[in-house]
Amino acid sequence: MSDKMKNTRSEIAHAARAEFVAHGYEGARLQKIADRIGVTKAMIHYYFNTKRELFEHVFRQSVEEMFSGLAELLDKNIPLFKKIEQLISACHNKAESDPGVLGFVLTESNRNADWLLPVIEEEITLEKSAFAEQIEEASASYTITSVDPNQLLLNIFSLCYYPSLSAPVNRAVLTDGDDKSGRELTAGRQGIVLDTILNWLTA
Amino acid sequence: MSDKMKNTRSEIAHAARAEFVAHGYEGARLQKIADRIGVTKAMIHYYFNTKRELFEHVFRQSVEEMFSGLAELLDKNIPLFKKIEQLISACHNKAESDPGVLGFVLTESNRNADWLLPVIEEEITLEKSAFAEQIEEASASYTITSVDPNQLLLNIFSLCYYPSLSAPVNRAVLTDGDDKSGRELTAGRQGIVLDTILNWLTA
DNA sequence: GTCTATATTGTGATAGAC
DNA sequence: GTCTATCACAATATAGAC
Repeated sequence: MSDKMKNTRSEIAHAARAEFVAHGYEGARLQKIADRIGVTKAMIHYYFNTKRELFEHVFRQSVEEMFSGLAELLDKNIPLFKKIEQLISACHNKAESDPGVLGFVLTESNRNADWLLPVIEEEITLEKSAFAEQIEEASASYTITSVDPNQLLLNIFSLCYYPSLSAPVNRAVLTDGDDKSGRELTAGRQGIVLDTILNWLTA
Repeated sequence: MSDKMKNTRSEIAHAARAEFVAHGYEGARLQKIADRIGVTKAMIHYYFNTKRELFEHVFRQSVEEMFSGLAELLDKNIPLFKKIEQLISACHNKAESDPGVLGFVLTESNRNADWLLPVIEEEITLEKSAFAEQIEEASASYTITSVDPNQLLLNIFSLCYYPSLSAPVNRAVLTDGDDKSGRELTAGRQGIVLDTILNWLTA
């Protein structure tokens, strides 16, 4: 693959990601993707044959990015509480650094489950045995209460990701559109999530 | 408005809701909405002029439904912990009884904030002063730790709603597509959420 | 590799008969 | 109120020149 080709190809992928995240699979327009980088629609078909193939490429990228680092973190050889803290920090970073991608992956997974869930399973393998073992040990020594590792992860994901998914609605519903209290809501958030999780575990 | 008219109109609205929830505003097709109830596209334009107007009608309905009862619950004259328990129960009911609507409202709010956030503000008013007062009192008497009412609500919404939003992804990522452990994940969920919230408050 | 031109199908919306 | 027929335009995709 030549440099020129690799460049245009990845430029298209990059522009496509923005368009798909903003409008979803059905709402995205190939013309707009082409416009974003100043090429013609024909180029998209040259590099990615169909809209469907282009989308799958973008979706794979997004899923990979959304979970990248988490598998390694779960396997890391550090104390349980430190691991949980880093997990929460990592999730917040993902939600903040690329807002929209999370909602994109979830929405498209719901709307095209038959097509995309197999893609997710291909792309993601969360090895949880080390994490589960740590929980088991901490529970056996009465350092924490006994919990299902999956429920713990689900609690962490929920507390970290939902506020980002619902940010605009929160501003309207919780803070009555007031920007100041809206920022306050996200400012102290990470510490609150950590508190919530740790207090639950050490009840 | 005649009975016949009211019937067809609400039939269209009902079919439109299913189509919009499944495909979003841009992905929804008026032809498919008409097909669902055996009328022609022309009928849709007769009752709801444009696709945009039809969508706004459906979106209003969905927002109303998503938050209906919550405002009253927050104002109810019952003990704080009982209120929290009922809040959690109500949110789980909403997520389970109409899966998809929650994600629909959030996704569309993100993608068309300028248009839809004002609609949400028109439709929803969460009077939180009674709830905030209860928290203040419980905190003053050292029954719970001091928390921001908005953060408490956000924690509850997160823990109740995110698992529903991410259900398909969870099956793929957390339970490796295993249906049995997938059901286990949702089975004990409501109790875990209550535990998480109460242990956080009484740390 | 990149473009222009075009084929084909689908989309929201309107006009007008009944 | 409900339908058929149709318009104007937009969408994905392809063919072929350079």
